[in-house]
Amino acid sequence: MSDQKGGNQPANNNQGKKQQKGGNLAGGGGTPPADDKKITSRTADYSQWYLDIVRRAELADNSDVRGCMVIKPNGYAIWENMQRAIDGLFKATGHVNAYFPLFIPKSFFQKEEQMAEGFAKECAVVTHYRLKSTNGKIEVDPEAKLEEELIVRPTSETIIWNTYKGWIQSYRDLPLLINQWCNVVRWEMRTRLFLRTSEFLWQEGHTAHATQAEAEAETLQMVNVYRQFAEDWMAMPVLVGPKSDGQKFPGAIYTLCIEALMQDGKALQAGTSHFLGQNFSKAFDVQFTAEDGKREFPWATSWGASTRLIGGLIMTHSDDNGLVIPPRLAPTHVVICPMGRSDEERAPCTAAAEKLAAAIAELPRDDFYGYQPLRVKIDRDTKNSPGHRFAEWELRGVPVRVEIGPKDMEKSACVLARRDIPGKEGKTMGVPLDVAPQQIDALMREIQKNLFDRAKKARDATMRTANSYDEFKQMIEQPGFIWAHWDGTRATEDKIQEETKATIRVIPFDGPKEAGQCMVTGQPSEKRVIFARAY
RNA sequence: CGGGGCAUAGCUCAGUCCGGUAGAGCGCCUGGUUUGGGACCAGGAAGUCGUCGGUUCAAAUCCGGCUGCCCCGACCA
Repeated sequence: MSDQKGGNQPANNNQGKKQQKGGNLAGGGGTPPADDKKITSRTADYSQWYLDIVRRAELADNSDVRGCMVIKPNGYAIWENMQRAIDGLFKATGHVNAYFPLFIPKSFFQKEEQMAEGFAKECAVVTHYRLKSTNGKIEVDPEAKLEEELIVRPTSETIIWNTYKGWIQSYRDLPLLINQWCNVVRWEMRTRLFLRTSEFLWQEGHTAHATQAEAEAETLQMVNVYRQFAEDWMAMPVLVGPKSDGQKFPGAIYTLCIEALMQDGKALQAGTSHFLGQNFSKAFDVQFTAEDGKREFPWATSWGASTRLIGGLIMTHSDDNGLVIPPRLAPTHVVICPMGRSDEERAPCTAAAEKLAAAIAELPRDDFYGYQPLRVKIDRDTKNSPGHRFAEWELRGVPVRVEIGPKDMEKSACVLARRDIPGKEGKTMGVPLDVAPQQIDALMREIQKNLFDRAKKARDATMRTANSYDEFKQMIEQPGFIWAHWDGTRATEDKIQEETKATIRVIPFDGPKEAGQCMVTGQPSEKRVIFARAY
């Protein structure tokens, strides 16, 4: 569909009152981009580059609430596309959505000890339920103290297992395969837009099974769902496998994860799937009667992925010209820019743009597009120069831009520009208008694949093998993933983290089976694990 | 929670040392000229200088309290 509102153009719409100062310019000390039309380059300052993209592509703002972000329409549209894809994968594996309360009574929290400990330091707590106005000043009414404090959910295992107690009586009630889309709060000391905020959006799946084997199969299945989403939609290669005990979820027997590598060589945990054993069913005394009539505790899993994925998306593909979004997640697939020096020159270009937009919307809807029509916009800006408009659409990461100017009209042709190859190098001139829709369709698939291949190549190029701790210490100063032997103990992991700031990111399933000795203690090790510095 | 920095127009900042009519660039609005890689001219709108108090004839500026935000560190999806 072409956009309804004419004259719509990539302009800043900074409304609102006082945004906090110095947000993207590193407080007082930072250096603003030399040319404020351009964003900071990745080599100059990677985290400033990231902030510039988030701000200039209008994905999100810092809000006036500490640690919390405002996700703007451009950013939220990406999240909606992510949700649609992930939710589809959940449904295809038999899961259903439900919703559980935001507030969790403190006593629930206490029931599972490890989890309570794991999250204790970052919980928001509701203590009162009323305000009162004294001399025009609003204050908490001390009379309205809650008998039992409520925790704002950092994750929902406790409230959900408390609920499951009422839902599970018989083996016939199992498996219970439930997911919820919601917000959670983890009171973070330091936040970064999308990557770590005090409140974030996510989904959390919570399943209950009659047997351990079934629950473990579910845990594995769901991490593979995340892998599929990361690779096929986000075009983001990931390593898959268990976390070390030191890195697992509090309350889990083990945690499986997908682990991605960002362009700056830091790792990002992008999704986790936990095998919870009977920890929660026992904590909440959930039992069912098995086929043989015996009372048993069900086996649990939980799994989650959050708006952090948007940060991962940005840091996997984007470049110094701005955001790059893989076609399958792009809020806008194609933008068509009619040009011309005068209304007379422009009119036929605009008409051709409209016709092309309609033709693109008629392309077959297949799985690649989630069975939706392609999302097409017409840029009717007449005020800004073409160069300005092109740069602005590149900044926003639209995968394909079509340019139609007077010279093209003479040949009934257009120019296709692909975002994964920025600037003039990514342009194909003289594409006949009547075959443009098919070419655009092909280009979408090619861009999607190219982004994945490119990201995988970049990641693989960082992968190294360390054979001694000294070697490791040197290697870790360079970005990327490092394979190394580790004795499997928490103590060694902690020591390595303390001395090098690197953590065990994942013990990949498909890593080479190669016995050796721990690089620190010399104890035997079955296989190498992946170390990196992480977000 | 420690260490540092900052708070003046929508954004980025100057002005603060040395008190005296509130500034610039970008953006925005209007008109005109433009338009194939971030155009130009002219005009215009826009700020209780974070907040409370003190000093002073006079405070963005000096002094004190408070608040908020950013960066670095510890902690973390």
